[in-house]
Amino acid sequence: MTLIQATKKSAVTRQLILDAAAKMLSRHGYHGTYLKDIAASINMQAGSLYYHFNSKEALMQEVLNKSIQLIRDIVEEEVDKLGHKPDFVSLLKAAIRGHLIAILRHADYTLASIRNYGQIPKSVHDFAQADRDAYENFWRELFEQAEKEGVIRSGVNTHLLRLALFGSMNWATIWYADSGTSVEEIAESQADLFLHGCYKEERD
Amino acid sequence: MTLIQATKKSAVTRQLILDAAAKMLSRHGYHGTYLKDIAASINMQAGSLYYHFNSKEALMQEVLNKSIQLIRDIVEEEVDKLGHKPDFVSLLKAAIRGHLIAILRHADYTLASIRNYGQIPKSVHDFAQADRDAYENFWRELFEQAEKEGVIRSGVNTHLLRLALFGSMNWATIWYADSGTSVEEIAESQADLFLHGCYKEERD
DNA sequence: GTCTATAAGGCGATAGAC
DNA sequence: GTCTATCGCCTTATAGAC
Repeated sequence: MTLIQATKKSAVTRQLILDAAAKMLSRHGYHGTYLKDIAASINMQAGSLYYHFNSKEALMQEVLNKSIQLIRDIVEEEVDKLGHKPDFVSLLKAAIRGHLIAILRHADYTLASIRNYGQIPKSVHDFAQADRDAYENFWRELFEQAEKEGVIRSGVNTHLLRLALFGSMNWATIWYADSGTSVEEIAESQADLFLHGCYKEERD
Repeated sequence: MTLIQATKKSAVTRQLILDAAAKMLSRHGYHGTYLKDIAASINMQAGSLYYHFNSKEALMQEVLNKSIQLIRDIVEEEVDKLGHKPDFVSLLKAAIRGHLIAILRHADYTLASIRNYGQIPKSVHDFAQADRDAYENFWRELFEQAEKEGVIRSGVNTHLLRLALFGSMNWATIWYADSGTSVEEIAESQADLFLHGCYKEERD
């Protein structure tokens, strides 16, 4: 067996462990996730994990890190499809679609992150904080730009708007699997709601 | 010491334990919450908790149960203030305000419930399922009634609307404490957003 | 009602064989 | 790379003193 093959096998196993850890973490929480169970789900022994990771904390750190990176990559991809200088409505729709695709397609990672945020040792999620801040800034700037362009209704607090939208999107990880609704449908619906609301306006 | 006083003391201690448990549970999750720590936070020993509760599961069950009951009571209170046959906009605003007051004022209980839903032994949260269903029905009927009255914009899926609104509201438990925003302000903002959206419509 | 002491079991982590 | 074996620690829960 060559060195390259050996390295490859190690990398594959690493990913298997990360995926298994994300799944367990999303279902049972940090303290309810046992290395024995992670290992068992991929037919390994608990002790063997230590060949790939230095500690349980280090493993969790990588899961949370991958979680935020998956989201950023997919949102960027969706937004890039729009080309140069997209209008606000197109941009918002693409960003919402990207965020939802990311968190619902990789629900194990997202739920691992959401459910365990603040319940994992501080050092662990501090590690990914810079990435989270950068992603948050993308959304902040999206709405700031829209305000400058004058397409935001007066009286709307874009800070609270962003938090409300994040809540709607992220909450979908909780009910999506049982809903039978498609990601596209949810994205379309949420974009429409946050743009135009649910109320039939009386035009005067 | 009379019997009444003794009973009173027991009831007071029970509440102290429940509050302490909710706080620990919201911060560390079910498996990361240790009876020793709950007890220590109210200057007791772990073994003493068993005078008040039969097991850790029984204690958690009561916390989750109290969580949903707190919300239902406060929402009902806010809605009742409106009197007979309120219009949709007033009703929605009151319900949103009630829900937010409840989950933010009793954030320990709400976060304990949200963060641990699905990560606690099934038997524990099955116990409160009927209460949760009843509360969900209140919101379902609120939007169904609005549709019948014809005040919902055509094309809006009220099922997805309800889930989006729940997401926005419940997510606030995560950022509220650090935000410096008042509950009233958040309620006003979310009601306005879900009714009218953020986009400045071009009227033709 | 609360304490101390302890039983029974499970966890993360390490060492060394293979 | 993965296994087996094991150490030390900490958990829930119980028993009995006070």
